[in-house]
Amino acid sequence: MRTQQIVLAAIEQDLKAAGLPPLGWYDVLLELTRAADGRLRPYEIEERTLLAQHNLSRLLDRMEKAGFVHREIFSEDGRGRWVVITEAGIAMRSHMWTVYASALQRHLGDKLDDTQADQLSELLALLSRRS
Amino acid sequence: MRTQQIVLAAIEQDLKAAGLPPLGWYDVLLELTRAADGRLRPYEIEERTLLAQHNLSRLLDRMEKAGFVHREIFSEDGRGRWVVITEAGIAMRSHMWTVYASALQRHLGDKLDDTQADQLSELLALLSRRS
DNA sequence: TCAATATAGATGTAATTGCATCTATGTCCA
DNA sequence: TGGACATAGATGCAATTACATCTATATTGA
Repeated sequence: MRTQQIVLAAIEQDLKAAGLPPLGWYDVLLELTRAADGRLRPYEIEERTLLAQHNLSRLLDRMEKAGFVHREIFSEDGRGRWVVITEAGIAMRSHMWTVYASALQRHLGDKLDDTQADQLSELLALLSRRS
Repeated sequence: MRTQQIVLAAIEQDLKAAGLPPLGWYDVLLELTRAADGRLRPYEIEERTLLAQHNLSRLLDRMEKAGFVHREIFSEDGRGRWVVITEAGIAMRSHMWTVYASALQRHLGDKLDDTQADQLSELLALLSRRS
């Protein structure tokens, strides 16, 4: 818990210092760029990012207001929405990645070699497996 | 980040299900019980828990209102305060520990053997070392 | 000594998160 | 069919957190 707090805070700090939005925005933008047509249903983003439904709904409000995504109706289910990444959103993800990648290098990559990183990854996978 | 989120959420959930306060309260109570005379200066708690100063100040407000700590003046430095744990605070920490310990067992202990736990601990120590 | 600066802690205000609930659809089965 | 229940997403409101700043006291150096 402590290590995560330290590392995450350091990474967020680097993003903030570069005048960029927090990591949650990156996570959403990344999932959208990965998706076919750059669009996902809110619940799909929710599953992939572990964001709570109401938090995602409001994060999407902010991101929409900032022009990085927009919502469209989903005609196959009247309850659904599409969340579509915009050109500005694509550009922002790419810009964030330059900063994020160097933060990852500094705060993770420089501290573990490849073997250690693999070990850590495997141990954490054991922990996240649902019991 | 993902694993931490999953495990922490599971532990917090167990505490909440038992009608207990969140982990941050435990951290503060634990530091106070460890300290001589059950008292620390706010900045000492801050260092030990990584809580931001303004967040700790307000957390202490809540804990004081709940009767688990109280603040006293620190006569050697007019700017300072003592934070002192109460009997109710001691009892609450102990009560939380019973739930917390079993949550740790369920969400961590059952998933790693001792060797793996040591490995994880060492890897995380590498990450939290300041570069 | 005193002005400049630093430190401890509190607090006003805004942003975010959590919780409960709401609306609108959709699905299922008697 | 239609009533019961489920699901997708939004939202009102309360609690928490973040940010900036404030007050009070200490320290330091000219």
